[in-house]
Amino acid sequence: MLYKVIIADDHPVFRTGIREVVSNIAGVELCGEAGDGLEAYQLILSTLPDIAVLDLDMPKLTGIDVCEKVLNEKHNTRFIILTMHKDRHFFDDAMHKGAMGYLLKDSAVDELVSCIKEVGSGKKYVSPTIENYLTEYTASEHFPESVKALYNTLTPTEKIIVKLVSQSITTQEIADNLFVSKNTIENHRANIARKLKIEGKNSLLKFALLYKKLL
Amino acid sequence: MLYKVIIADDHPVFRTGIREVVSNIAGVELCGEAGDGLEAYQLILSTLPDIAVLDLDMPKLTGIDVCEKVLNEKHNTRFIILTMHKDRHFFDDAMHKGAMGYLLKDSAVDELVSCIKEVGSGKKYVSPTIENYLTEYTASEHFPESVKALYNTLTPTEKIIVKLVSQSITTQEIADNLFVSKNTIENHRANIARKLKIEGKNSLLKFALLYKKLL
DNA sequence: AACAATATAGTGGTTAACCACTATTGTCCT
DNA sequence: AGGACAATAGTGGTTAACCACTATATTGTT
Repeated sequence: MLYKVIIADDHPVFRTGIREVVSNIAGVELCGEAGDGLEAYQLILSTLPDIAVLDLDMPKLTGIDVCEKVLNEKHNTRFIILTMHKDRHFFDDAMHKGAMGYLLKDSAVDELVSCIKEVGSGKKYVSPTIENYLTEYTASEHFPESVKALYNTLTPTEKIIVKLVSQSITTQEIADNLFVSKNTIENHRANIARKLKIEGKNSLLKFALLYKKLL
Repeated sequence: MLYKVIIADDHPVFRTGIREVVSNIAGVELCGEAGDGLEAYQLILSTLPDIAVLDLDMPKLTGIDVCEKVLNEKHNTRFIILTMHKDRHFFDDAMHKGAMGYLLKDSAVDELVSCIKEVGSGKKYVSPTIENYLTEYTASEHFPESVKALYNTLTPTEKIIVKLVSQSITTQEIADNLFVSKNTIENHRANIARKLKIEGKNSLLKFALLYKKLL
């Protein structure tokens, strides 16, 4: 059994490290690399790997975003999330969105190898050291409950779009990257605006920038 | 000329990446690795390398601590500090303590190579992208010096306009409120954009929202 | 007197976002 | 089988922001 694996991390040197480790595992074929979340998403669609090893914090889309979106589309790729966050919130979020592996970035090389093998054979794998580091989730600061409630009525696709808007990515670019029509994204934007009860030019951009850190 | 280099990082996978990059540079001999600051210090004393590539955040001693301590003892090793910190304070501290190279962890592989070559030949090397990252980091909390300098080249009228833009007031509304023509405000906006070195649709809005609290 | 900076105002054009619709497909739930 | 929802895609139109110019009056400085 040969597993197709792709990796994604926005830190080139760290990605070199992952590449070195992954490509030396027997039974694994490294079939692609990405430097941000959108690239990773496209790479997964085009190569349909068995396993995707994704950094959590990447530009444009997080590893968890990518995981969620791909699994939503009923693909069979299994996800391993790498992160330096010792925050329980991220761990819970990743597992809830369907990740099969969760590793801290200071994990040993052997752990990454074990994780890929375990996840490859269909099992879940969580860094043994993670329990020690899990701390209370203290994040969601200035997200007013009312706004939060509205935001949570958005569908996964709509949330992705808000996120991309917050990174100054235009409707056309979003459309290109998600392989859908510009009209579709405009439709989503209109639905989002309606749900969030906002109106006027750039109102979605303003919302997205305002709550950027909390999305 | 063959440079002896040691590397130190507490993240095994990242260290694998550094090892891969460093050991493939012609004229460089990788002669040791360490996983924390104390190990790095001992390794430097025992191998007396030409260059030490040190992570800033390591257990026991930081990369800067090691740099300071070794240089205090009049050794000839030159130091390159790797970090994910986008905070000017760390950069200033490292340079003050005698580091010859300073690289962000999301630098390209080529940058690490250039850095080692430059530092090897006695020059200093600072990541060209570091200014951008300093700007990005300080966005929410502080007013980066570089941006502040640009902002202060604006005339009083221009500053007023930036402020009004940050409050979601349109060009037409600003014109009405200041009893001047819409064209005048558009002209001011163009001048502001030029002075702040920004371009593209909504870029002024984005700038204004980003620095809203500090204007 | 010459110059630079500032504020004013204009023309003419491009583009991205938004608005208001309609419409089809597929899934999930009852 | 029917209904709700989600995602897809389209047409046609409006508007705000931006871009690239030119131009004039005022003020302050060298």
